[in-house]
Amino acid sequence: MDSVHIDAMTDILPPKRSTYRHGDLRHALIAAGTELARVGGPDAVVLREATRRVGVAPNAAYRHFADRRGLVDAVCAAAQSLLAVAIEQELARVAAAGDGIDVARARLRAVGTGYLRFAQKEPGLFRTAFVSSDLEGARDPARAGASGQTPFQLLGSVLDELVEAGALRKERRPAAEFLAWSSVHGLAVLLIDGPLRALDKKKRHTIIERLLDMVEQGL
Amino acid sequence: MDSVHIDAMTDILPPKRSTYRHGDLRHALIAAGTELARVGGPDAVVLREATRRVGVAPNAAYRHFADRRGLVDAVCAAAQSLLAVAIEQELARVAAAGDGIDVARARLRAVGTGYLRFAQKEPGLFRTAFVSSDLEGARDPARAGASGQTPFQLLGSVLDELVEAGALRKERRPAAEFLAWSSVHGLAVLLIDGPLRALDKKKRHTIIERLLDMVEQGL
DNA sequence: TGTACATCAGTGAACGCGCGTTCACTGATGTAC
DNA sequence: TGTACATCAGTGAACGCGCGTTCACTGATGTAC
Repeated sequence: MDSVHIDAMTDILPPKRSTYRHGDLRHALIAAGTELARVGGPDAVVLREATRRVGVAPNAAYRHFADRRGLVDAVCAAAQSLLAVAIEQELARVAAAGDGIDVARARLRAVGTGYLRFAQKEPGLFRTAFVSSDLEGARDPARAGASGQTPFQLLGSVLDELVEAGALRKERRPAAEFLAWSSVHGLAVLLIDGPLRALDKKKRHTIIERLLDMVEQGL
Repeated sequence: MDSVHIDAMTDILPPKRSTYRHGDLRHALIAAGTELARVGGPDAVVLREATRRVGVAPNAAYRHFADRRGLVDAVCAAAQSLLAVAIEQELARVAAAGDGIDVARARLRAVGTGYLRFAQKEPGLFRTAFVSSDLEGARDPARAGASGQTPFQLLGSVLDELVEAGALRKERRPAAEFLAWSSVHGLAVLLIDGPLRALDKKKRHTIIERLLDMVEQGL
């Protein structure tokens, strides 16, 4: 085998460790698992494949996770964190100035937009984010974005702002997150796996806007 | 082994065939697969297990389905058909008399109620109904209920009635099914797998009604 | 009505597969003296 | 600063598992004459 092939192989073979200990195997496995989830969803998070990619024996994973489920849960948390970041990015685009009501409404839309943007851009991760079902996730920092809030907490905060701004009547606040979340989540599923998959970008945008209108109206 | 045990075994062992040919293996396999899906969702539709339950060699299935995926698709169609029946049952409870607008609105709610009732009562089948993603399913009779309409067609029909009755402006009709469907589907998912799983019957009912209100308002 | 024959639904045995997981181990690292 | 030692992260080999699928077959059934 000549040096060209050896060089080419360095792209394929896992990186050689200089030390016996890996150093941060837990996070490396989560990163590898996240990459698997990105491409193939939760079922693609295969323990042996993750260890292979990290360049470690399969059973080494058991030093850091109780079993495969433990790894998948950690990847799920990571996916939720990425979802939170996507929402935060969309929120950051909303100008803070202007009428309080307008700002609050724009921020609610931003949450929905970020959620749907993430679902379409990273369907594998999006599906993985829901395998451990408590999206609320007890404010687990592993499930939070840069702001320290989980996706569910971000939605709740924005709804609170809506009440403060006077755009949502107080008695309508309870459980409002579930109504908004249901609509946006359902649309995400239809866009990813369902009959809306085939729609082009423009049509998708139209239907997303109409759904967000409906939620704003209906809440 | 005494006769008591032999009798008990007749419940466990697959029914003995008197004839060499099964007679209707295809439907028997779909029925067995549907039962598996009911208990464990789409992943539980295991080809070998279905043949075991029917009392047939594993490879016999290949006379009727190209591969496992073919069986799962057929079970998916059956699940959609059952969903359609659940919606039809709910529609049948709506009194046809009274104001046209009220009836049309009640029928839209009935579609949502039937959909959510089925999702909660048969979560495994509900999830299986969405593995082949085109719920519209080209009016495939295998996916239809007693009325000959698929779940998606039933929703469309009711929205048409809403327009006729004057409860929905014509220009809002296009794509309205996707908005309504998104909301109800999303709520179904949250109720089955998500954080709303823990809610008791009364609270579920409240939130379902509020969501249907929101859709009615927002459309 | 009886016989020969083609069809094709179901059989029996076997396969390779990659998975998750367990076992007894090794040897680099950090700590106590 | 040097040495002995405990710790425990990662190794290497092996396991049982049930799955989907393929092969060459058998024999009941319906049809043509």
